[in-house]
Amino acid sequence: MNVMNDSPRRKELTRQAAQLFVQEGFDRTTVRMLAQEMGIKSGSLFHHFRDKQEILAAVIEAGTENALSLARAALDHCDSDPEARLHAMARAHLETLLTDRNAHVVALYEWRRLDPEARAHLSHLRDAYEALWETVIDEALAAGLIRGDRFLVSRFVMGALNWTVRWYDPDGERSPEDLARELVAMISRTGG
Amino acid sequence: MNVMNDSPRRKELTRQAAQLFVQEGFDRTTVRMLAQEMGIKSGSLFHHFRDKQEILAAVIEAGTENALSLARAALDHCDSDPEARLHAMARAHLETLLTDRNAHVVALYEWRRLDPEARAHLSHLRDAYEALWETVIDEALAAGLIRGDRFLVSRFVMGALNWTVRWYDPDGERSPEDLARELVAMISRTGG
DNA sequence: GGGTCAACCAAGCAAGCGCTAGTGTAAACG
DNA sequence: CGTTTACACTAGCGCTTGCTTGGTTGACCC
Repeated sequence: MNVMNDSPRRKELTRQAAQLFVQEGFDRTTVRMLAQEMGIKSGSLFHHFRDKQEILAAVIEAGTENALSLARAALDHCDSDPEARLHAMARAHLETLLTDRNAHVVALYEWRRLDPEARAHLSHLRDAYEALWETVIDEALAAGLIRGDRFLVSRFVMGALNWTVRWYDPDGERSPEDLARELVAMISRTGG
Repeated sequence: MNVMNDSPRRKELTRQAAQLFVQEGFDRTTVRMLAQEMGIKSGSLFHHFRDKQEILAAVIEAGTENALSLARAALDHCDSDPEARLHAMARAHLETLLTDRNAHVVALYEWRRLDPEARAHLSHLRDAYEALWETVIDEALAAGLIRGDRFLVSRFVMGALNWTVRWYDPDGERSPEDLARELVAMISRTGG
């Protein structure tokens, strides 16, 4: 058993694990499948991770951190117009989900598989991400761009975005930009 | 092995299986857990179902049929106003999802676990349900209640609704009616 | 050039998995 | 009455699972 550092090797293994977790789901992914994908034997896997749970936690941590930093960057690079900010958040979310998707998808869809301690340790990351959304929603509400209950609106928007994983075809005609524009148009009261 | 009829016994077992599939997920639910929940031994289970896959298929079939018939009933009992119809569909969907939730939740979240033949056999049910949604969305678009691409709008709306399973607390203050009203208000251009 | 250490491997254990085979039993049927 | 049918049981097979153990390799270090 090894120290649970963030060696580059471990980061790479985590990335590969994310891919399999998306394809097969956490439960169906065996340590032997993971090891084969990584080009090592199943026993060697436990040199890098204490157990299978820890692989999941590593994937989810990476995915949420990535989503969080991309969202922050997107907000930094757009002006203070509420509609532009809403659009930037939606686009960043979709691009995370649809291009560099793996880890973030796992974070969304395998969260339940985390054991309680890992969940407690990671929930602050998730909360930070959702807080970012609520800020942007609040601004849009204050500006009259949209209206409604801030809690419900943000949940509905996140739901619409997260569900895209189920039907969106990245090789199709529509870009993340298209989806983001359409979503913002759908819920905002401007234009016409 | 038995004929795969729709005996009342089998219907009841299917209902109990749905409960466990929601709680634990399909993969984590073992035939021994299912049997215990049903009050029989694991071997006896295979008198009613050919294999574990068939239990999943039965649950998903029941869930989708239920959702479909509830949606149809909701549409029958409201007038032809596009907003009323949209609201009725959203409410029916939420009530299916949040009260009689189990089977429908499984249909949504364990669809991937179906083997190809079961999926092919059940997809027409799912298509019928989604077609119902697209009809209502089309009417709302034609009436100018909402605007945008019919495909994207219906996917976004379904996403917002289906995601409620992740955060909604049925014992809380908000009713399915509340959520439906808020969702329709969020995407429609009337009022103000 | 002996010691250290991360990275890997071969082999396998204990537990749990889906599923089967063969049997018992009580009600329903001709 | 004897036969069939529906439903349940016991026992366990063959396999896969997550994980452990003990040992090997090769790069780096003073």
